[in-house]
Amino acid sequence: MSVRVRYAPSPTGMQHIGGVRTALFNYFFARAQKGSFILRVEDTDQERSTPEALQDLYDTLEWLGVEWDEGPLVGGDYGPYVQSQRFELYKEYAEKLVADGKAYRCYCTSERLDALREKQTLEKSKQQGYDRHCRNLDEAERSALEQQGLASVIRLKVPLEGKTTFHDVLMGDITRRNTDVNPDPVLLKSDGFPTYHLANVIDDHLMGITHIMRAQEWIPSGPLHILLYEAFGWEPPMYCHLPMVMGKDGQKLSKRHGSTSVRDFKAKGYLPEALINYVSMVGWSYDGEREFFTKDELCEVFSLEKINKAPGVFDYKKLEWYNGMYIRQKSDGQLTDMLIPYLVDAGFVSGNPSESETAKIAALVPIIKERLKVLGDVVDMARFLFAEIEAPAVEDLLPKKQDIPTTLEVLVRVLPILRKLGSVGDEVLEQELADIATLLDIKVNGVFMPIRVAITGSTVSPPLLDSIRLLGMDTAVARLERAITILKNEVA
RNA sequence: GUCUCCAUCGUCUAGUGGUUAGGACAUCGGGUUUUCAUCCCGACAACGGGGGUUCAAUUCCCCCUGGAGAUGCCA
Repeated sequence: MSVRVRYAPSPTGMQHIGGVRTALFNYFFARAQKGSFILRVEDTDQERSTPEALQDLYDTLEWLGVEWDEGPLVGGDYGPYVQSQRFELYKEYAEKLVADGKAYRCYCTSERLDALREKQTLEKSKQQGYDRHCRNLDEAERSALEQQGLASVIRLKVPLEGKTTFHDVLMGDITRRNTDVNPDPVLLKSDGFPTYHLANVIDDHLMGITHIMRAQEWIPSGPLHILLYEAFGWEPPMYCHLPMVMGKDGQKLSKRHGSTSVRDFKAKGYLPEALINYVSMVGWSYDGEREFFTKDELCEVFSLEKINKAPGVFDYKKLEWYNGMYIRQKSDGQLTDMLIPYLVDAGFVSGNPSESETAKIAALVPIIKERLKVLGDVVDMARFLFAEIEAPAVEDLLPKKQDIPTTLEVLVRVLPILRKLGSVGDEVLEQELADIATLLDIKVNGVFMPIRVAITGSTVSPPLLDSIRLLGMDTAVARLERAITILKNEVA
């Protein structure tokens, strides 16, 4: 039988690292097994589901290059793939369970349930959760409540004794006493929508899902799902619970750990290749040595056995490292195209860059390429080229252990030399600049640094002569003269 | 509280009943270099604790501890 797996997110927020990791593992597994990868939208929470979140799901998967074989937008033989469009289906199956005596109607109000829960926590009651109040209503009581027109939900009759076991590919057998399973969870809500448990089981069965790969946070509801399969008389699929992705503090990764939405990573200038590669190495590894994989390679070599059981901490630093590596793999032309939007955003170039602007950026790319961790870094690195810089402070112009008069003399001597830029080779200029250092008995850095600060406004910049060339001689000279004036005022 | 899962350097991980416990990121040194970055070289750094089983346990079993997750008309 061919493998069928699914990624089934609920569109209640932006796609985040954890979700994407689950999507990726399902996708890789499907491809490696020559099976099908199905996308299903679990929008049964009418309160929290939003069109924006749904769009973000599509955008994210598209950006990552993850294509689904069946699902919304592409269709398939088991549709519809959006749960809100399967509304009637769940109702029928829930009713069937009631008719079979496997489930029952519950008329308890949320007020009563809230009070109950509060009381239980307060009393530290051994019994936590629903008290099965409506489970044993007799016909008379039931019809009386119906007469009142009370809204009802449908709850599963969880067996009062026995144990339920499910098998996990990674974890082995996991067993829970039925008394420890949720006491009669809601299957069908009062608005007629199914809960996750119901919809998930029905759809996985109807869609012929063979393997369920989902985060470990679902382990506790594994037995409950088995109970549901049993109630319907269906064969459960294989389970494979994926280790969770944690923040630095060891807690489930969330917004307070920084950006977690894929959309944020994209905006900052992370490459999909890097994100895919890094995220895949959290909770999975090939052999512990090899660490660079393209998406296609992962589609080849991915296997369940290599998945780790322990949760992993998301390391932003390592992602950055991967990203830098992938940036450096790009050709200058590709990188130029990728960088332009950031410069446009910063207001450095026009929305539709002119030929000269594009040429300037193209010349900039090779000298900043190996300095970029994320594409967005280009903004700070290129600022001196596209924007006015503040007049540098005196102390910034002075290299370590170098006084004002010396530095002033350096800059004065430098000016005529730099004017020759372009008419003589860079090596010649570099030699002449170094000669100044020898002459004044200072370090070479004592010559280069003040020029750098005068021209770029920073002690950190791309190589000096390249920077000046890009800036243009007029601006460079003006900035140098301004620095000279600043120093002169100090001496006077 | 109860239930379930997990446990190798700071982090991601490889690994085996007998290994100098390997790699990567990070960190720290050094080299290249006009700064930064890249690149190269090097260093630091781990089997949570206690019992077993065994000639031998990081590896197999049990307990403890620690961490996480679940306990909703959210998924």
